[in-house]
Amino acid sequence: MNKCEQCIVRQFSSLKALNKDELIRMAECKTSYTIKKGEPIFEEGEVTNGIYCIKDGVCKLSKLSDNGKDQIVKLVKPGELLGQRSMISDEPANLSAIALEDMEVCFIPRSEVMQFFNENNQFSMNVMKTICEDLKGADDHIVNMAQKTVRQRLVETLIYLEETFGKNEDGSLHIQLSREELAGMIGTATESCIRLLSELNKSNLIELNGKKIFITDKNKLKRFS
Amino acid sequence: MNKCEQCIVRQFSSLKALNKDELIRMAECKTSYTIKKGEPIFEEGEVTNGIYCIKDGVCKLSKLSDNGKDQIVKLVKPGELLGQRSMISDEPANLSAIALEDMEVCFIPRSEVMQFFNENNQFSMNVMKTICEDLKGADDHIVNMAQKTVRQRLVETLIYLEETFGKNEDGSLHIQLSREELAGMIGTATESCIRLLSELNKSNLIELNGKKIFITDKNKLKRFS
DNA sequence: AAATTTGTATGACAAATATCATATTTTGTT
DNA sequence: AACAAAATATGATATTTGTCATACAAATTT
Repeated sequence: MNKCEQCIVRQFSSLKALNKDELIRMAECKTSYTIKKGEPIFEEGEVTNGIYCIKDGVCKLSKLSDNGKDQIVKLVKPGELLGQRSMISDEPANLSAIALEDMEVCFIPRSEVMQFFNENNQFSMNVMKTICEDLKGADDHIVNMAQKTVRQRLVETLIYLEETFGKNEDGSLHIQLSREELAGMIGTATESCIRLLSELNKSNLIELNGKKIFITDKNKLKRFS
Repeated sequence: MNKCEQCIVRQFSSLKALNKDELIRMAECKTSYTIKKGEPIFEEGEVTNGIYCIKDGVCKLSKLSDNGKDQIVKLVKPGELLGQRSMISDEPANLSAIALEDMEVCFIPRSEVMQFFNENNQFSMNVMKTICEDLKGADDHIVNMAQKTVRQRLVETLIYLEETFGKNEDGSLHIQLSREELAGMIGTATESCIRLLSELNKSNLIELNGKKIFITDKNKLKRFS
């Protein structure tokens, strides 16, 4: 069993507030999982009964809409926690969490987290601030979805992907989404997404090579939207 | 100075967890305001330094988008608190709060609320659960904005308005929004909103009489979307 | 009461986006 | 390597939505 004390990603989450004793307790009750690309960590409506700490890999939080399409609400990266809202609301998950890459995650049971939550004020404050950030982000997201064109949303999403998840050595976006997933982030039809990518490609703002996307001219791209 | 103890709307908010002593302390430091229809309680970017308890009247939470249009993110009714997220994040307001009717609100300074927050566990838990509800609502809102048509959003908004804020004696929606505001809720151009309302009117699903909107056949309206 | 401003309504048109069809490419499987 | 399945790409077209112009109505001011 790995020690939570020595886990680097913990430092980036609310868990950084836990003391040595608490970390040892956590290490004893946690379960580590490996999740393959495409597999769910949990799904919409599922009772999670605990939180997940993302050690490695990125996942999407999405929700199935009435029209049968999956809308991606947020991407989550290593160091973040999943399931905090459900834990506090004591409700099933509102969103599905699906791995976009092979992942390593640790599950910490609700009972244990709630104990930290009640006895460690800094920890609960951290959790709360994270949820508040999420709420602010979601409100801004609503405004963008409601007021921006598909092209603007696509351009901004591409820039977000580069700035948040970085580039490979060859300069391509590190996070590889299928066209369908990218469409699911910006809230449009897959064909529209493909078409706009082609257009940006032809305008020499991005370059497409198979699944790889290169942002050729970020400044021009920003201005374009 | 009115006593918070005797205030009914307090019972509907997180403040219901406060004990008698705390309520007396709150009554001493609160400030009561009257806000006229159309006036702001606070605006985007403003440092609020406390929370507002809505005693009477409804307000909109909105954000100005880059395209110059105001997107309404949420409506807030009596019994709810405003500014909780800003208080916890210790950040300026992310949204503007503008009165849709004449309002009565009480302002409670940040210092006081944070004291309740730290010493009264039930209160802080209530605040957190409210923020979690808001986050869930916002996530769902994102999916609707991204995946539903303007017509669907309009229909669902009309039904939401009736079910949340009720009807007048004559059967019209109690909350009166201008066409521009309604367009700002569903995220569309004012003209498009007006046109779709006319269409619903011609299809005998709703009835328009000046600013008044009557939902004639709610079930058919639901199915229509 | 007349005049001005503001909000609502509608037509005409343009632009954006979705849908359906089909081709091409990539990926995975046998 | 050959095949099947899935993903990507593109054309044609329909539909939705936005924009601009203008008319009309209601509220407000003078």
